[in-house]
Amino acid sequence: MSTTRTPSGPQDFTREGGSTMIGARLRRLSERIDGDAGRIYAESGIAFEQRWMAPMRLLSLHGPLSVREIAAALGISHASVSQARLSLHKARLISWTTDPTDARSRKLHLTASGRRMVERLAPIWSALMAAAIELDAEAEGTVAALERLDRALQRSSLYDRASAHLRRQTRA
Amino acid sequence: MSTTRTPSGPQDFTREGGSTMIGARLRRLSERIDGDAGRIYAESGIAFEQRWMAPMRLLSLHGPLSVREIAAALGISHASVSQARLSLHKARLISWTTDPTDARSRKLHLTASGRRMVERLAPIWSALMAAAIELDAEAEGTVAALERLDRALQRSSLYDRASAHLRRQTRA
DNA sequence: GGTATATGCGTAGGCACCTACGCATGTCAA
DNA sequence: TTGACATGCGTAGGTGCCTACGCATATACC
Repeated sequence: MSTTRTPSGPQDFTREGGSTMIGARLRRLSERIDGDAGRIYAESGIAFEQRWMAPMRLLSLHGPLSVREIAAALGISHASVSQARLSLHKARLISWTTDPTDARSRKLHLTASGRRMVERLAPIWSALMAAAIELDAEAEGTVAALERLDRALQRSSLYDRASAHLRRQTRA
Repeated sequence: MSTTRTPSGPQDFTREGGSTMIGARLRRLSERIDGDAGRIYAESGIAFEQRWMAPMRLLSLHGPLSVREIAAALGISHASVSQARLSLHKARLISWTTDPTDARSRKLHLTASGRRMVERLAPIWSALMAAAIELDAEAEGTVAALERLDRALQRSSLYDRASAHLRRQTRA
C-alpha cells in the first residue's frame, strides 16, 4: 500500500455512508458466495449456472410449476424466472406445457436430462449445503440476521425510513 | 395463491439449498436496499446513481485518489471503479489528472459541480445514514453479522469449505 | 353479454458489481 | 543494461437479479 493510503482504511470507509454500507456489503458478500459456488461447478467440469440451482431443486421436489409459482417460492420476480427459464431450456434441463386451466400460464418441468443433472449435482449441492451451514454457524447466525433484516424491511422499507428522516430535517 | 402452492411455502423454500439460501438472500436484500436508495434520489428530482455515493464521499473527504486507492478503500475491484469513473465523468461530477509519479495511474478528483452535488446530497445521505442505523438496530446487528460473515469467509471461503466436504464424500 | 379490473408472463433495458485479458509502466535482480 | 516479474488500469463480457411496459387471458360486476 502506498503512502497515500486513506486514513480510515478500506474496511473503515465502508463503515460510513449509511445504506451504501449495508447494501454494498450485502452485494459483495453475495458476489463472493455466488462466485465460490460457480467455481465448484466449474471444477467438476459441469457447465452450470448458479441461478439454476433453486428452480431446479424446486422442480425436482414439487414440479411441475408455473413461472409465478416458482417466483413466489423463491421470492424473486417472475421476470427473473422467465429469463432463467430460457437458459435452462437452452441447456435442455427443463421444458413446459401450457396449463390446461389457464392459457396464460405454462407449467415448467424438468426434462429427463434435467433429472439426471439433479442427480449428478446432488453431492455438490449437499457439499454446498454443508458448507453454508458450517459458515452460518461460524459467523454466528448469518441466516437469522438476514431474516431479521428482511422482517425489518417488511415492516418499514429503507425508502420509508429515509423519507421520514428527510421530512424531519425539513421541519427542523 | 393457487391450490398448487408449494407445500413448504416461499420463505421455507429459500431456507433450503445451502449457499443459494445465503447468496440469494444477500443479493435480494441488496437489491431492495439499492432500489430504495435510488427511489429517494429520484423523488428528489436528482439524477444520481447509487454506486456513485461511496466514491464521491470518499473523494470529498480524501481526494484526489487513484482508481486503485478508491477500489481498496471501498473494497471493490479496480474495474468497477474504472467503470463508475466514466459515468461520473459523463455526469461532470469528477475529473482526473495523470499522477506525476506514475504514468499508469490517474488521480481522480471531484469537479466543482461534483462538490456542489455532494453538498446538495448531504441531507439525503444523512437521511439514508440515519435510516440504515435505525434498520441495523431494529434488525439487531445486521452490520455486525455481515462482518462476522466476511471474517468467516476470509478464514475459509465457501469454495474451500465445499471442496473439503466433497472430498470427505468421495472418501466415505 | 359487455366492460372494468386483475393476473400471468414475455421482453427490454438497466443495476452494480464480477473475472479475464491485455497493454503500458514500474521495480528488481543479474 | 536487460529481462523477468509486478503493478495500474482500461475494456469486454458476464452474473443474477431488478423495474417498466405491454399483450393475452381470466375474473368480477352490472
